[in-house]
Amino acid sequence: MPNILIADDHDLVRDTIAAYLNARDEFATFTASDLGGALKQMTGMDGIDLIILDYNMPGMNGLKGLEETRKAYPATKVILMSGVANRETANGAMARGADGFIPKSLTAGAMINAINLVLSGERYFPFEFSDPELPVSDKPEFVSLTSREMQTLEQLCIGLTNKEIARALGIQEVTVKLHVKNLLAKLGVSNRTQAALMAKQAQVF
Amino acid sequence: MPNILIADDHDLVRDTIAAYLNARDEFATFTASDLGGALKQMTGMDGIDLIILDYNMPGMNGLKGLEETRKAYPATKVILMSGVANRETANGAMARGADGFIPKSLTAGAMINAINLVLSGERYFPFEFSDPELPVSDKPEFVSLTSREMQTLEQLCIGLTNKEIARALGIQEVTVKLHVKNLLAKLGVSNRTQAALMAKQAQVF
DNA sequence: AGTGGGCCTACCCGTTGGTATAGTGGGCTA
DNA sequence: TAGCCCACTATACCAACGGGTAGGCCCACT
Repeated sequence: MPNILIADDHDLVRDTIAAYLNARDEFATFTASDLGGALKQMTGMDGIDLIILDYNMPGMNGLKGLEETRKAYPATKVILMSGVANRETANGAMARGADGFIPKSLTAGAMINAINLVLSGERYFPFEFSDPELPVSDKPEFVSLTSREMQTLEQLCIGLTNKEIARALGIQEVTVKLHVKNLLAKLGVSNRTQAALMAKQAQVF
Repeated sequence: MPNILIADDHDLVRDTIAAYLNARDEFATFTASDLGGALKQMTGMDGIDLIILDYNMPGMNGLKGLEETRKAYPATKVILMSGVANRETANGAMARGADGFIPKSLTAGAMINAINLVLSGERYFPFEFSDPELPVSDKPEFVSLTSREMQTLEQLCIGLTNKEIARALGIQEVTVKLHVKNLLAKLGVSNRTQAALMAKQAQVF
């Protein structure tokens, strides 16, 4: 039976989560109200399989607390939990080695599954936090591009000059300039850098 | 008890997964060996909660089969499964409305958790398929940049011209040119577009 | 006191980028 | 067949960019 340590300074949140997990008879739970207390509790016993850290909690100061925890107990799975979850912190947490991220908007059932997933060795990351939606490639701005303009844009996205694009496409530089001018207008931007950035952003290439 | 339909043309894979799920007494499973068979089976009964589609299977041709399935049964959760899983197909599947993606490299336990997660309304996407690692921001090329060069690069990444950057930073355009020239050299690129692309790629901003 | 690095400015140079105008030819459709 | 859109080419102009050289200022380090 996996041991789970829940660290959150909000008594209500912490205790209800603990109670909910306990009720399932699958987990043994322990609690702490700040990072210091959580780490101290872990020294006493070495059987903690998973620790759930609240992002806003004394001792955490940002993601530093997460890093500390990971360094001190590399074998223990760590899930970061946050109510004010924005994409940056979620990504940052995963980048710093968290095994999972659970926003407080998650349903209780989904949380259980996320926990099980992490305990089984996978990492859990809510899909809606994965970078924007991808299928924006066919936004109106892009569908209006002709095939040649698309090819030009593609080369633009590698940072090529007009001359290089001309060579790559086997046409004259003046023609490339034409295509570039037209695609800039269609995309509503004022220079090639913005066009490249926009195309990358929209995941066109 | 959720009804799960497993569609895979490999008999061994399909049947073992079905057996594994059945053994847990949490799910009722049904099977099909191609997309046509799966869709036909769903017309007969309307209680399928989740369908697991193999990516390489007669009738699927790419992600078209996924789209068909979603259109025909919008209420049914769909998980795409693939052994030859590359990032593109995984992303493409999610972009086309799949509720989950499971590579065959997943352990059986993790698969169960993924299925439960999807059934509880969340979407499951293996973290290792999320775009690269983010914390590459402190690559050697970038740490060597001075603070002013960093600020210049930041403006560059919005697609501003030298003149606009000068206004934004409150310095002369000539000075901006200097910073740009230096940061291009340090980043090892030959124009501003490449610099912006590289910075975006490395998630510096 | 001297040295070096970061920052700012200046002037000059050649190249590249962006815009305008104009003309050719191919393909598609009314 | 006339009209339209697209691709391509051409000439020309001005703005923006990339690179070089050189000088002054400030601050930290030796």
